[in-house]
Amino acid sequence: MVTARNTREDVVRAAGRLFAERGYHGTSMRDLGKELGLLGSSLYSHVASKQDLLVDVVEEGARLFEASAEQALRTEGTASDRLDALIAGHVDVVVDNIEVARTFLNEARMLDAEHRSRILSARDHYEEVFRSVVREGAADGSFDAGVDVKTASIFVLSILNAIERWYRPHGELDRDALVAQLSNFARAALT
Amino acid sequence: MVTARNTREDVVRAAGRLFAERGYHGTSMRDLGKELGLLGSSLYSHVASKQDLLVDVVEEGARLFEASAEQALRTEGTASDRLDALIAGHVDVVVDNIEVARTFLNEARMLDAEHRSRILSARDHYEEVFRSVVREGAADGSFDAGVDVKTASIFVLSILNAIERWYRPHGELDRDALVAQLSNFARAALT
DNA sequence: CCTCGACAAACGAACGTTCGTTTGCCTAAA
DNA sequence: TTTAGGCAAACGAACGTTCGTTTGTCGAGG
Repeated sequence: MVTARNTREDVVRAAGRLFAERGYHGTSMRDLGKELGLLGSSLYSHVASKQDLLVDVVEEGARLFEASAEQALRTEGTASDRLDALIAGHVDVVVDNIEVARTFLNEARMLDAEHRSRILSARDHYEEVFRSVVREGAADGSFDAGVDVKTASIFVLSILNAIERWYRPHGELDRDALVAQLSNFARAALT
Repeated sequence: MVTARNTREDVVRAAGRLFAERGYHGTSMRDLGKELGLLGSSLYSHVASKQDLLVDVVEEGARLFEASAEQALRTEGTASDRLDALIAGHVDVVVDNIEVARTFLNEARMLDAEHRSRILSARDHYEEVFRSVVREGAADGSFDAGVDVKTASIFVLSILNAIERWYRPHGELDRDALVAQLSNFARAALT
């Protein structure tokens, strides 16, 4: 028996995939239904609205990044070690949840005002973690003391956030090699 | 003269602004008309289709970046000087045409297949210019000889392409300071 | 062992709205 | 007198969503 009924989780996962590929406004409920072998209307057995799907996907992304940062901050050692942990954690989130990450990074601005501002402050907090580690490293000698904390943090985060634009699961650069390259690049630029 | 009639150029400029802000699929012809004080239907006096507007904006972006790269390549001196010229040119394109640049970077994938592939190869060519300069610098001693050309180029371009996401015209970091920071960051990371 | 009620999942038709676009007309300027 | 720019009305298609109904599954009671 191949009954294969869909759960809400299946719907959210497929939504993440299509939102990442075509954008929120470029994806219709009928598109999403087709992806699951359903009619568009059938999705409302699982979800109250299209916007709800975007909220679910984007908030999952926010949770993943937040959890990653929290864990990286618990790394013992120098500020440079903690930056490496932040980088590795970020790469893992993107590589293991690429559709969620893409939707989080590119489609969060399509959220309605309240959800969007919640997400924006979550992102602010995530970026502040990077700034604090760079600042710490500039103070304790891990990095160059004259580094512009704000700008350097933006640059590092820019590289990390761009990974979703070019990374391919079975490409020539795997997770470990990517983390190593990023770590080297960041350390070289900051010292 | 109170005659405030709109030209095709006005329409394309407004389209770039709205596409950058809300995305192509998030912008309706009626939205765009309102932006210009017109009905949506009136736009068809200037343009054959909504897709045409996206084509116009994105191809203008492609032309700007391509022209910038071409000029930077004519810079005399070391590979490091040429990379600085590439960086400065890229910043100028983004800072002086931020809506066009945002639409080029984020909405090109909404183009129909033929236009999209044309734009993708233009972007490929632009990125190849960066790779060639990094490669040249690795060979002639401007940069570390062991640098991974592909990956390092991606990293530099990632930072440049992310500028549209955070740069604000009258922020605390002006064009010159930004170019200087980028140049320092890239040189430090590559040597 | 059968059957019944409950329930979640999905269907299919329809709702009102918005979409991109077309058409015909009008007006102000050249 | 021509014509480009804009209006007003309308088109068919697609949109997100609602609704009543059907289907399949499963545990409890007879």
